[in-house]
Amino acid sequence: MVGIKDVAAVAGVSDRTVSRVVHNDKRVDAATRARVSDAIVQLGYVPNRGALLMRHNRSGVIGVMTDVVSTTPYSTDIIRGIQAAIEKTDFSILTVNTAGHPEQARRCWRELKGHRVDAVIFVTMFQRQLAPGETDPSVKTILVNCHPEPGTELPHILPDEALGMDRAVDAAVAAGHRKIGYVRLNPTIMAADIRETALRRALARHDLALPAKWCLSGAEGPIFRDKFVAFDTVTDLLRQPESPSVLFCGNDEIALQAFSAAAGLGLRVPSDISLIGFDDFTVVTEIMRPTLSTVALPYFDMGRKAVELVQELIEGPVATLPYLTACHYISRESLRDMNP
Amino acid sequence: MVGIKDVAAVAGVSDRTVSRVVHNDKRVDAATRARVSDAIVQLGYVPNRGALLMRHNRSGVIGVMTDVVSTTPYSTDIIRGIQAAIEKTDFSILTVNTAGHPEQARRCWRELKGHRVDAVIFVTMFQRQLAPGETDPSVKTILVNCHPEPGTELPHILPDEALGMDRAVDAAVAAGHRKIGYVRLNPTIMAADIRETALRRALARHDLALPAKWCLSGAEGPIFRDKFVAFDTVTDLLRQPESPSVLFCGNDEIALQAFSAAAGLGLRVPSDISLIGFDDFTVVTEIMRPTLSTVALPYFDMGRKAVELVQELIEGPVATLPYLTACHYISRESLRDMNP
DNA sequence: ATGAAAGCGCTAACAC
DNA sequence: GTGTTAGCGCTTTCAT
Repeated sequence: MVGIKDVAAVAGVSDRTVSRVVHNDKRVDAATRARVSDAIVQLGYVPNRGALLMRHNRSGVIGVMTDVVSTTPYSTDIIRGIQAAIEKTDFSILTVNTAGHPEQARRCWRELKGHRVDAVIFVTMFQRQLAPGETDPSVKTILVNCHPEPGTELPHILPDEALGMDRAVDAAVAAGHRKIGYVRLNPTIMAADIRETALRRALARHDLALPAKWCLSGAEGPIFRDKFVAFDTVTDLLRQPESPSVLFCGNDEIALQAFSAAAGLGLRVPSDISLIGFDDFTVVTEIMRPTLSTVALPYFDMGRKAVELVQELIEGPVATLPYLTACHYISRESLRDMNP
Repeated sequence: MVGIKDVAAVAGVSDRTVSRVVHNDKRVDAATRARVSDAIVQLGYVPNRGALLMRHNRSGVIGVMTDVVSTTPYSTDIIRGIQAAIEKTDFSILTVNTAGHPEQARRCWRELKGHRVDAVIFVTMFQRQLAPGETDPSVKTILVNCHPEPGTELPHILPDEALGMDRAVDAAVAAGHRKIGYVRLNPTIMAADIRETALRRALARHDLALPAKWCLSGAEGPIFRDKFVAFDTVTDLLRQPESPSVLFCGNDEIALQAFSAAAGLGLRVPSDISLIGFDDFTVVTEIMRPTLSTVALPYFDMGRKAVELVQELIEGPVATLPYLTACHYISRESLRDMNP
């Protein structure tokens, strides 16, 4: 690899002068600067970050640590948001994966520390609380989609799912719906509780309730080996003499199964039954017909926010708050307007 | 950050001895080794990769360059495959994104060179040929999902889509299907041509043909702003007095639209019409009911293969071939067995 | 405006 | 079995 001395030799100056040109130091003659710049371009010189790291103890690298290489591409938009934002900075991204194993997590921290990352963005697939030892107190860290481990304070970025649910319920009620059902997420994941509670609160605000018989299971089983049962439970429900006019679904996959269940019975969405999803997984929501009204998880924004916070954190301390990111209701075709 | 000298001081030895312990050099007394190891753990010492890079001109970092931060998570499994494989090595991954812009691509190469990456894995979202200047001849590179730019030879990893199509057609014919239709991909993407040609060849092998009236458009418009029209075209087709018994779809999204079209007409899959997708986008294929029979793109395997090749490439030259990765037909519920 | 020397963290080569 | 010296690519400090 070509180094600063090669450039210096070609330009006929000292290495120090090349360094000055590279860093736009004013105190260098215009003619010299031109000669050096030419040499840099000609040789394709790029400063060695390893050497820079040794000089000023800043690597210019941010570690991105994820917990699971999941088989489903749920929260990859967080990564996309991070990448999109990082491109506008001078930082680079080193990605590591804990695979959910504490031991692997320790290896990851070692790897990141070896590269002397300036800070770490820790991203989890599903919203959850971190276990002791998952983070490293010696490294500046921003959490995304998760809560700090007990006894620890760390800035963390979360989706405001309750807000999103409020908006979805408002939309359904405004469209004239009063008979409301829900197809739950797998209870083993944290979002299951968050969303169901949010739905009940939002309904209560409109003096509406969720009848037990219209609150169905959508997915079951151990995490990552869970089975979707929404097709079966919704099929049963839709065979009853009386059923809800709209079905809120724990996520878009459950909504797709609900749609399949309706189709299997020869029913139409939304004329026979309305559907509202959650997540805004666009490969489902924008492609199925009718398109699916849903609550979008602001993953991309959360990734961007993480980059913003991480830069502040590198400069100095940052408040160790939960930073809530708004969830928006996306109105599409699967919610019928019941108003006359 | 704690350095090798801090460890040496605590252990009461020279820095060189610490280095020997870190690298498992045999020529060090057991007692000394124990003392040094203790000091390392106690201080949480991790060797500085920047310093290592300067010593042996090997960064232990592999650059992963992608072209597009797409809004759809298509080929992210390639990245997952890369990550899963890299974890078993001593390499780290630095990710950069060209966003499809040649200028941004040049910035990315600079960034990777600055970190003195040992090699680069260049991944494209859609199969395509690279444009001049997208790669950098001074950096060892493996291509994934794309072909080298004209006049350049580079090892590249591709999915064997023709093989996958053969297998899908074999399955459909074995299930007794003779009336076969096709819903095309957006013709602006390379896979559109590859898949349609592969389908026609595979059918010809069984003395079957694809009637023009059963060959529909599935998506149209400029790339990344394309519109899916499969819902409309399939709806039209299914209203005809005679229609195919099975519809091959350019990808799983198109298949989801075909399913929606059938549902909209009150038809059942697969009893009224069979469907075969492409890609194996599991959020669709495993969730919709019936589950979708499809051809899986071996993205995960391709990522793994890339890591294997990149390691060989770092050691020495690698044949600049296209490395084809097999596509498998995934049999699920959407193909009806027509045999008596 | 430019250069020389010293040192960042680490190890190869050579002592002892 | 262990320590010393020198130098990797670069910048800081101090000359010139």
